[in-house]
Amino acid sequence: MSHQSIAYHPEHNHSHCIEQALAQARELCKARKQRLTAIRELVLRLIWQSHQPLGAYDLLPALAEAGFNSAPPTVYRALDFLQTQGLVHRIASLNAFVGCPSPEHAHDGCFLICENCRTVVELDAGSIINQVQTEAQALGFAVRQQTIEISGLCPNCQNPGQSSDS
Amino acid sequence: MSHQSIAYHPEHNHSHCIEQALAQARELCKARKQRLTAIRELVLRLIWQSHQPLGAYDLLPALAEAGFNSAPPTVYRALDFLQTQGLVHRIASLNAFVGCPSPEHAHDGCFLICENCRTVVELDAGSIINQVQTEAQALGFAVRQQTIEISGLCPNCQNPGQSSDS
DNA sequence: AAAGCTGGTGTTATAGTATAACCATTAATG
DNA sequence: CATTAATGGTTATACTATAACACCAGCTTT
Repeated sequence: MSHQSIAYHPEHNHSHCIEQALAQARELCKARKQRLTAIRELVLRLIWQSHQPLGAYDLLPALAEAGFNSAPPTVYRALDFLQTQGLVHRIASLNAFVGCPSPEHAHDGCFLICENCRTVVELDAGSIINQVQTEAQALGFAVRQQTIEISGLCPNCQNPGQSSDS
Repeated sequence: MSHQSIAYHPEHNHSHCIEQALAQARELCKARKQRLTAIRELVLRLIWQSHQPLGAYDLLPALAEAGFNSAPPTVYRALDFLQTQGLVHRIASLNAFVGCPSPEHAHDGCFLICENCRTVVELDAGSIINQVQTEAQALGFAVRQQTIEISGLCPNCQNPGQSSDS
């Protein structure tokens, strides 16, 4: 992972970020013989507009503008598909959705959520997940899914007088 | 923590569990000069009826039976109070609430959620939280709150043909 | 080509979760 | 007792998510 790929980094190139995500999504769906339809690709593109998670209802106006119907089931279906393919994650504590930077292997994310600028970064959570596994196993609990969402302040928002993204 | 205090344990004595939770709540509120009113105590008692989290709307009928009004704001106010006092936790992935076994010190819980019997156990999560802190600090992120919710199967529900609590 | 199947989408309605806003009442304080 | 703060009642509404059924396009099977 390069420094630029981290959303906090001043040199983060988001247009590269989003185009790469879309290209990878197209590749993955092709390889898996899944259909990345126009609606699904649009929803994915909208979610990748930023590293701030979007709610399902935030997506509806843009779908309407693009000429699709804009009833909730449409966007939830697209989101279900994208989640199943690992292309987006749902953030339970926000009821919102964010693009996944590594959709090629199925995994639960571990997220850092900035309370000021709302930017979300997905951690490589190997050691945390191992720790959870260890503690769960000590109680005989079989882990199937992990929801790990950390709220706080990102490096950029810890300096007072800094511009906010809200 | 004794073995019996773990909800999975065959000798878990829940009537002891709930009475202790209520007694501790009364003590804590008294010490903090906070008012554990009838509604608040009833909501706490209802939540402690089991180790399965309850949704806010699950509580309304019981409030009505007890002669209180049963509109949503009533129960959400009680839940807000109980959360502020550390007496209950909200499980974001379930939109539900569970009693906290150690309300005397403020903390975020780390929960094991059984997908079969829906029993939730709160871990002593020191080492997990440390691990999270370490990873967050490496990115310059200042942690304020942690949401850690693990879904899977509890020991009792991993044996097929076993009775379910649903 | 006709019939039948599948997956994706359109559409309407409704379920489920949470809060805003305003008013009445009760409890704590001086 | 008067004042103030905290609590609760009430109505309405916002926000999040899904059920259920209809339609259609593309495909397979005959």
